[in-house]
Amino acid sequence: MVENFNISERLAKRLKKTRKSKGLSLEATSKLSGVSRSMLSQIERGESSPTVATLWSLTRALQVDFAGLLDESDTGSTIKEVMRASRTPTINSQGEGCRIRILSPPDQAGQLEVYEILFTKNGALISAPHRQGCVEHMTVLEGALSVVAGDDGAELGAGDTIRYAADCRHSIRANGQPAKALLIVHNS
Amino acid sequence: MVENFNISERLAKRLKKTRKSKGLSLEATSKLSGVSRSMLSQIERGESSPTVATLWSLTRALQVDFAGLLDESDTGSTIKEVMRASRTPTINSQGEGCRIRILSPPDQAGQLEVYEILFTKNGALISAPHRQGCVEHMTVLEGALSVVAGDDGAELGAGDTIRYAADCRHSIRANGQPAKALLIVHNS
DNA sequence: CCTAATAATCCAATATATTGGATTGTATAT
DNA sequence: ATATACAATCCAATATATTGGATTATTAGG
Repeated sequence: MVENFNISERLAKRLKKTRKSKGLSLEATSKLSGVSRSMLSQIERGESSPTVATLWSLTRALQVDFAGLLDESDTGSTIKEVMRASRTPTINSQGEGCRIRILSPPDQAGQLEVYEILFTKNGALISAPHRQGCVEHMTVLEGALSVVAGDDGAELGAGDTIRYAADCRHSIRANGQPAKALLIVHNS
Repeated sequence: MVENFNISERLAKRLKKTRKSKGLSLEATSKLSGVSRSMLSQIERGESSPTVATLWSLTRALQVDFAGLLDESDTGSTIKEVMRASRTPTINSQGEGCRIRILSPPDQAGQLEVYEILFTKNGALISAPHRQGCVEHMTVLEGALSVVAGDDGAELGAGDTIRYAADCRHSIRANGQPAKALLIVHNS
């Protein structure tokens, strides 16, 4: 078990690694971000726990985002998980007239979930709001679908992709013909 | 440091909203997180830019992650983007014997990218390391594939899903028969 | 109206994050 | 070895994040 250093330790290593990988000096990074070299040095040595403001500046300068910088992605084996087809769970009609195949490993629930959804002629999938900041990506594989999220709506055909906030009521509906879609839920 | 205003403001609203949505008082949140009520109050009013350490405690207590708290998902229209099938770009053979259809909107590049990959009989997709923390999800739609990431490797059949770190050299290879796969890249 | 009780903000004391300049370290070239 | 140039760390001064306790709302009973 690679143990949980405190958050500052992890951040330190991540920052140093990404800065070096871009071939930047502390000075250069300082000019890019507006954070002093001294501060950068301290942060990279785990002697200071930066403010969100300064961290924000750094993420902008180094072109990384908070998730990547702070998530606890272990350094263990690079392959995190394999889920076999035989164990792929299937949910029948959570709305009406649709079947859902869960393609993502269970330990990713809430982070990044991948579903294949099969709609019957007039099937629909109606969902309550998810967590604040939750976003759904959907690509239509076959047929045609209409999406409603909050007050917005859109009509999609085969091959179309839509991205919408899912922290409000949203629904996906097949119009007149069976349809198949791929749904990716981020931060549910 | 012009952007501090924004980030603190956003954070403030997000925090208050999620705390309220859980029906917690400042006192309760304080006990859960170990951060003083005063601090919480200041943060929620945008008068203080918390330290990563304290922010970390808060995310643990409120069960949200940094991405959700700080990402700039504006409250504008809920539907962020629609990409039509006719505009779906296709890349031919980045490795050898594979075609890639980009299913995600371009403004999401680097955040969440979705690809459909078509392999010929012995086609392969070989990729250089992506950003630190980058993770790829892949589901095999048809055929069989072998994946190598860093020092690990795995064999996958139709319907199987794998998740692996992509901040090191990685490759996907069809063995003996044409294959189709869905690839999701997180934080490239 | 008065209390009691809980929630949020204000305030002074303290800890720590952040800065600019000085110092040390590490190369490369003369 | 000396000099030059740049990169990283150390150090004192300052700004600001964080805390505990006092103060003000706000609500609910009597």
